Amino acid sequence: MATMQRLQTTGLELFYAKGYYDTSVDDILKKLELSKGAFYYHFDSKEDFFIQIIQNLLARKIYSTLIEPIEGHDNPLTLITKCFDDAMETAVHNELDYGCILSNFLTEFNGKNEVIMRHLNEIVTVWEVNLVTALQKGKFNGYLDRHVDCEAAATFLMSSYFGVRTLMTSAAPSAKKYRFMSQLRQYFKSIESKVIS
Amino acid sequence: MATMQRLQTTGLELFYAKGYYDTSVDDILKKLELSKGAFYYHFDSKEDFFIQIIQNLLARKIYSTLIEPIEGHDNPLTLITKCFDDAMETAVHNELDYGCILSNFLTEFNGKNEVIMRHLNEIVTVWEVNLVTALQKGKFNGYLDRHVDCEAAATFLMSSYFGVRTLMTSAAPSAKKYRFMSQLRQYFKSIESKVIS
DNA sequence: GGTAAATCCGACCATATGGTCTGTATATAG
DNA sequence: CTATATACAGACCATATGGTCGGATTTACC
Repeated sequence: MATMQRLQTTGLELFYAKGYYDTSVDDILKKLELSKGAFYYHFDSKEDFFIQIIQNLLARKIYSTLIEPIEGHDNPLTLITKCFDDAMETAVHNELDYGCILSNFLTEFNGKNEVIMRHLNEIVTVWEVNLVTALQKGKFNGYLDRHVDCEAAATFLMSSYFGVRTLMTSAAPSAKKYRFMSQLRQYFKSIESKVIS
Repeated sequence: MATMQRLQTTGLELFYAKGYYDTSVDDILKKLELSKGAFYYHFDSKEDFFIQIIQNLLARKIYSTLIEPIEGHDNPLTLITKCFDDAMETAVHNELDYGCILSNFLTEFNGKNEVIMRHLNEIVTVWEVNLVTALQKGKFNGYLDRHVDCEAAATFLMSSYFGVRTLMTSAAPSAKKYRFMSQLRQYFKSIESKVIS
């Protein structure tokens, strides 16, 4: 793999595990047995490096795990349930889970780096838009009750997912997942179509 | 106010705003016009300093905003609704909101500092226990449906609150709050007692 | 093979950080 | 009045960090 790719991949790994500010460029270079010269040949600065990681790796990761799985013409509540379940199951099986990567970075950069925040918020917006669209389509197709506020539901879903991923890192991730999913289904039952088919 | 108190208060402010690792001891001392001598006379290290802040300030803050308001014999769903509403309203009116302070620190220290994580998780546990207790009492008093899994509901509530506070920092906090609260009520309606009184 | 561009090395620099240590002013007690 | 503990000042230190720079090495191309 090309050096630039390796740097970004390892960079994301370490930034996710230790945070941006607590991960030095040297940490990344040491792990890859590369030198300062290699890094600053490919990237202007640590910030530039991270922004490229966001666009090249993080955005795709979020898309493939949280957005793409909910696209389709099936019941969005079913799709979202499976999507969250899968994402959380991956986290459970991960030896060292550090929570939702997007949520973590949002927390870390909030109020500290506006440029990076803009890039992160863009991903959040994409996720939100896709969730709202999926829910609206579901409403149109008769899966959701016609009184459901899709924007509100999307906000609620994003919130709960961000939060549970944070909570899962503390203790008993598997139990947390199970409990969360049971109440998510409870919530979904309350917004699904009331028409007896 | 005594120097030790001022250090802790200002320390928490800055740690909350900029994060623990991105806030230097000098930052705090500069803001208070104090010297290194003053700091290391009162505290053994930066870590010891932070742990004392957790116990003296953070724990009380969480207790007064998230735990104490839900104690009582009224409908816990009503109490929790008002509690979350108040907490989020405070955040909305706060010029610079950085999310839920407890959630932020959990994210920052996860996988990095086990000692601090233990202290933070203790606070989380206290919150969880109180939530579960309040819900169980509510079930006993006929406010909640008797099939409700109170542990699961507590996990769901904590998750959603952590998450929405993170989301609120990104954009349109007031709208996010409104949307979140509407769906929280929706969820609560689905777990409240079905008995027609 | 020669040349030039691309890629990488690693010494070096300015600055920042957590922490130490000596000194000093004030207060309190005998 | 003296002595001792408290409370703070600030110079100092070892280390770490982001970033620079001249040079070496490899690759691509004619």
